[in-house]
Amino acid sequence: MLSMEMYPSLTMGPQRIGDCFYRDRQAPAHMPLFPTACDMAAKALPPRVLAPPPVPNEPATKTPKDEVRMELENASLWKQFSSVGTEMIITKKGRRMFPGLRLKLSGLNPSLRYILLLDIIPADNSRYRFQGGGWQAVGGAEARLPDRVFIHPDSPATGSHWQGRTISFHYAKLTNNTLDTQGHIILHSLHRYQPRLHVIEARDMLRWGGGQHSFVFPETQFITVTAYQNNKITELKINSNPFAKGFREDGMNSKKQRDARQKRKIPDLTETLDIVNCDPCDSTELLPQPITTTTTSTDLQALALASMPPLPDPSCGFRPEEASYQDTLVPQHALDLGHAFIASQMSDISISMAGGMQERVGGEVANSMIERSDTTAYTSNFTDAQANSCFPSAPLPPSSSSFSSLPTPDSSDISDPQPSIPPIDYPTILSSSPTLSSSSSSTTPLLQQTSFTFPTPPPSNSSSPQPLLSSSSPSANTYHTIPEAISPHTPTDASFPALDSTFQSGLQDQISADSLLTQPGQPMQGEPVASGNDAPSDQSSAAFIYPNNFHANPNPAPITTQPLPNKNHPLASSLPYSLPTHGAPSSFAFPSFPPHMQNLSFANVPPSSAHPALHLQNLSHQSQAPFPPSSFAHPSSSIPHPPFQPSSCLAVSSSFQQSVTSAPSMTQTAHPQNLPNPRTSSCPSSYPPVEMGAIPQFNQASPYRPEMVLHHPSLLPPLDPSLPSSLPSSTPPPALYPAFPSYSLRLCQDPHSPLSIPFRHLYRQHQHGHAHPQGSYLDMSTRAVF
DNA sequence: TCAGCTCACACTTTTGAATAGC
DNA sequence: AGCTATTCAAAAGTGTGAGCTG
Repeated sequence: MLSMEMYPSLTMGPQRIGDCFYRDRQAPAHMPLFPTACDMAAKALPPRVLAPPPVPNEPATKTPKDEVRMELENASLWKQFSSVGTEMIITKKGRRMFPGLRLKLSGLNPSLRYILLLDIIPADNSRYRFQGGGWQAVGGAEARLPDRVFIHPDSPATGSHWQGRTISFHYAKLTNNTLDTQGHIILHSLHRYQPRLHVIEARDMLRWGGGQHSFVFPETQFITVTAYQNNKITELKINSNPFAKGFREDGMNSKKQRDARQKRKIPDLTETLDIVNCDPCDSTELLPQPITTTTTSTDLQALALASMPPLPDPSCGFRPEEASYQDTLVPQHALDLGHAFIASQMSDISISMAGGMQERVGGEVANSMIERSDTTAYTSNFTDAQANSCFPSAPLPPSSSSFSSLPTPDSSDISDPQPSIPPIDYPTILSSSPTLSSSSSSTTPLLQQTSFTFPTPPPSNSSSPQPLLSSSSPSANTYHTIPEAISPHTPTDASFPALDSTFQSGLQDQISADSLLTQPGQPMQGEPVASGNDAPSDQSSAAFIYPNNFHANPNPAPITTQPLPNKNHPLASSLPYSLPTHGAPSSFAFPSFPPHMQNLSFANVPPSSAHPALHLQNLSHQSQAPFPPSSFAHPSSSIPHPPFQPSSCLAVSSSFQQSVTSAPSMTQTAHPQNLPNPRTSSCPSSYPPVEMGAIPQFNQASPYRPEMVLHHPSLLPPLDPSLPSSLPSSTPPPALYPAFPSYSLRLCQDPHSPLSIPFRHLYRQHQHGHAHPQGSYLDMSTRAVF
């Protein structure tokens, strides 16, 4: 909750956003309300505190972010699952991931604030089926669903905060409900996905910028299911997840117990007196069962887990009390508040936040305890894990898949319900591209770059609607201003004419940040950003979308930051996700918003015109914008999938850059159909503008939920290696991922957020009816927003 | 017929309010 | 009166298995 207070724009509840918009639109004269509060807070601070945030260093200068490192703390657990073929249950109501993502960050500037995001993108364009004891690609993937990003509840927090504890994303939930209004990450069942983590510098309360680092851990790749297919996975889950304790051999809900209950039930119906022997609660039943983990360990070993650490004692798959977690935790120390906040213009806020964060530490740790601690540096060898990976190369037809470690179903496999599955390389993501080979050879994670660039300079105060490209003006420093157009969410500066410049800039920056995430389309483009871009970023992989990252980075230096590309990139073509310019959506309502919010209606604001406070025009564009088609439109199957190279962490870089560079063109190419890019145009996946009303979920009242999710259509580039960009050639493959109506931006406040009360003074309507036991959130799910 | 999905169930952990003790 | 520790109940997270759907 605190986090919301800190970064209203990021985590604020709907009412807050609404207030902001409302004020802008309804009472322009009073617009300063929000900004004023911020300004006042800032002014109240000592001059030193008001010192401008550190300016990004020159490209040549090494900055802290260049050394940003992310480690998957429970890597060994992930590898265990990966070796068998990780499956993640998805349900309509949302299901947490297990194992969860527990991370350690280092190399951050302790005094700067960062936002951590999690998104999950398709690993390929295939749909899978569990056959013959392994996963086989059985066809094209379904239309891509709206991308949603889970914002870590602690966000924004200082580098010292993130580095001082284990970062857990266990609150993130996965759902297969395409109409989900809870803000969960929507995925298709029986598809393979790759989680990605992004560290975005948040320069101050309202500004995101300064750099972004993206990380991918190949071992966290998984296939979504509605019911577990592989018994080995079930065993692992039961033995590792405390909540499944009851299903362990010695648990009260074990098969043995269930059978006993079953038997008991039957007799009860006929012989009510005979209950002695069947009582599940019989003392004998409750006696500690012999350790059954032996079986698990054996099985795992049979599954080529030899390289893996032995499984935890099966009897207690995971024992928090015994977990070495604490050992791995970085000693928690007080945050360097003074230092941390000097850079912040909202120092007071920062302080409050810091306090909240500290308070939260314990909770975070506790949550983290759920999973066994087996920290692995991103640099650690992941070779084994990869080698053992059970995921076949998705894109490849089962029969022809030379990369799939899964043997073609043979008699043995069939006969054996739980055959030992040969290790399978992670196909796609990293290896599909020929270029990837180089990177694959590297033992280091593919991590990399940070191409996210947020505008350092505050957006112009111009009240007039700015062209999407307007913001794209070359920045003097390495940071590029993200064109509003880039992100559907990106508002134009004009929206807040009356707003304080600082506030505006902050807001815009924030939006820009959001935009960064929304550049998924570029990956689809598959074309190097370089195309037409002057950006240095085009260097090799940088220019390519996500998939390319893997390919492009032959020698991905762990966590190296690449210079930001020049933002002046007139790449209309590179903007598959470019927002439609038409204002069809202008009449939207915000179903998800509280009534008063809906009244705010961005509706009447022409998409292209100056918008209400947040430059919703872009949002509206995005809403109409086709889902990033390109990434899915390219069948990966046509591309050979080299064995996945082990790496604990892959750096994702260029995708964002590309989007950034392409931003300038957005204005012109806002509408998908208008995109010059042949690929895009040819792709049937372009999404026609959709009225919010057309989407049921948008009309539903949005519940308040714990997760803090930033959700919108093409946030990030897909991992699909088959993307054209990565491909040497190719005709646009059939749109495996048909256009999917984009969803709106959704920000949810995590109930667990440590941030809260301190900033309430910033919002006058704080109490206003939107409060929810689980926390407030911002739901911009209405298409109108985009 | 069957693969895949939904739901209710029993069990467990987590969380927060209520209470007791100091 | 205020604080801390303990207890308890509700909520939420698990996998299972029956039933439903296309």
